[in-house]
Amino acid sequence: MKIGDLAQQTGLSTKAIRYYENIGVLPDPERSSNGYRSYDNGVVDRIGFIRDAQAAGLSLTEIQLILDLRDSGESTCEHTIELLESHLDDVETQLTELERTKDRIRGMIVAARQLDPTACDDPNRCQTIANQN
Amino acid sequence: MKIGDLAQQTGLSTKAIRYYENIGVLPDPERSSNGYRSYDNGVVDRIGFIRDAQAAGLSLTEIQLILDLRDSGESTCEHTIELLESHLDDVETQLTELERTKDRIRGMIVAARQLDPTACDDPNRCQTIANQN
DNA sequence: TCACACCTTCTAGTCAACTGGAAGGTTTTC
DNA sequence: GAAAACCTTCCAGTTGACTAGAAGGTGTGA
Repeated sequence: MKIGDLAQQTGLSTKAIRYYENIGVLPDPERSSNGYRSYDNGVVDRIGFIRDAQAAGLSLTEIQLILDLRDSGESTCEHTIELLESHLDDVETQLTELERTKDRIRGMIVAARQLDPTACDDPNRCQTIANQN
Repeated sequence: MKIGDLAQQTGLSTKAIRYYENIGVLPDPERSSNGYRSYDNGVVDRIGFIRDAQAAGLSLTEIQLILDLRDSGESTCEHTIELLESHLDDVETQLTELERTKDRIRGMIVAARQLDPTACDDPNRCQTIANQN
């Protein structure tokens, strides 16, 4: 299986595949006699894993951590769970942050609506955002 | 007021101030005879505006849009409100996305916990993440 | 045999919002 | 009068996950 076939099967670009190899989330593949990369089917699953983990918001660096452990044959479950839980915390923090941001924007919109529209020509009046905090 | 004073008053770095000037969210300031930037108090408010808008998740590019309108003396309220509402939509989309991500991670953790820990030595078994979608 | 699609490596660019550092001029303080 | 603490410009680097392009080699169908 050449890189183009793998790209087609996985939906990645060939560029992306080489990039993944470069940063180490994909292992160095076999080479045919002409130097072309030659993949077996296992790598399709691995890329599936990577994509799923990415969809869950894990960075390639984090994914690499899990994969490295797995590759070295260690028991990865606890590590994986730890990593996932720590990531869950991050996501929850982000959610809280984002909720706060939403409230802030809502407040700004309300404030902007309450302003006298005719006063908006005065640049010092239309402080829609500046009046918030 | 020199750039260092302004930096201290606003909590920005002098680098950041020059950067803001560079990209246009801060106007080119007066210069003293020695070439040093010389600011008046108005710019403190402007930076406050910028920081508040940033805290609401607006990008410097979006902020510049608002400020440009304001600087040109146009009525900016509607534009500002439009921008804010569109940004609110973005934030809500992000929130939904993030909630989905959270669920995904939760699912992974549950799946990982249900695996037989002794089976984790088999790299093909500990598919914690790959089994999700 | 030739056109065209594929493959190779390597370098550089993208986005955002800055930060760091070099190389030099100025001002203030001891 | 010298050191330290400012200021100036300009260029390069950061992070993450790629993408774009150059310059060249290879494989395949007509």
